Amino acid sequence: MSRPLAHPNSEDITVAGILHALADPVRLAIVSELLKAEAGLNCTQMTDRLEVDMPKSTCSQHYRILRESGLIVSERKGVELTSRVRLRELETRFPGLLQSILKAHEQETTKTRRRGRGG
Amino acid sequence: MSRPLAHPNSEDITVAGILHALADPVRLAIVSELLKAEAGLNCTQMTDRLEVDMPKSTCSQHYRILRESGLIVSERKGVELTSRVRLRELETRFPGLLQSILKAHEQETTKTRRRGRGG
DNA sequence: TTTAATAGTTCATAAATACGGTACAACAGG
DNA sequence: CCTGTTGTACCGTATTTATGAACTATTAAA
Repeated sequence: MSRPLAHPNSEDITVAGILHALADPVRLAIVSELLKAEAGLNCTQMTDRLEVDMPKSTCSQHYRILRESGLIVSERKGVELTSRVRLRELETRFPGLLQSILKAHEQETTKTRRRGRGG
Repeated sequence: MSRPLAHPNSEDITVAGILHALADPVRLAIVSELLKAEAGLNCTQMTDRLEVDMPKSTCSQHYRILRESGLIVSERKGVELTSRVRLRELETRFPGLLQSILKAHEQETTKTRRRGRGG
């Protein structure tokens, strides 16, 4: 698979697709992490960062859903597949959407952390 | 048996829950319609407005998911169950979130309907 | 080239979830 | 009581999701 990774065009990105992709807590966390790492992260790095016991196949599926929803773009770098958020395109297509969702997620995370998840 | 319709407290509303609820096109449309009707709408009215052939049980299920996610509040009025969006609470809990999602939804809907401009 | 190691995808299957039909409950009017 | 209206509960079917095993793709070493 040298490259046929399916990335939708900006115009084909849908709200429902984005919401569905981000409706999963793990995927929401993935996108949140990706935003902190501008260089992008591959599955292995992501699994490590999230500190969850996630099988490779599951991470791959999550990435695929995020990719097909148009949220991330994946690029092969040697053996690895580095992904990052399609920030500019998303902002152009649906201004403020991703920002609001991630902001809300951070709020939520912050509140949760205060009760014993010091990390 | 008047069941005490389960409404989560503001603090228990989650981003993932909201996104999951709104990830369904029908539910997104329902919320969009509810926002236009401040007095609230019951299932029958909603089915009529959306002009979709939706069974009662399906509409009821959609309402339940929206209710349990904290997006709407349902109130008994005789035989009917009128629901409306928990606008203020949602705005307090996750400022701008619902607004952005609905705005994106409107953009998408508008774009789909026409191809350039006009009305 | 072969062999090994690393990173990720695809397949098969089981579990979870959603949709919609049917039966039923709650209320209003008679 | 009965009848009509509105919504819910339950269940069968269909779709979706999670994940281990096997497979592909790339790099390195010999």
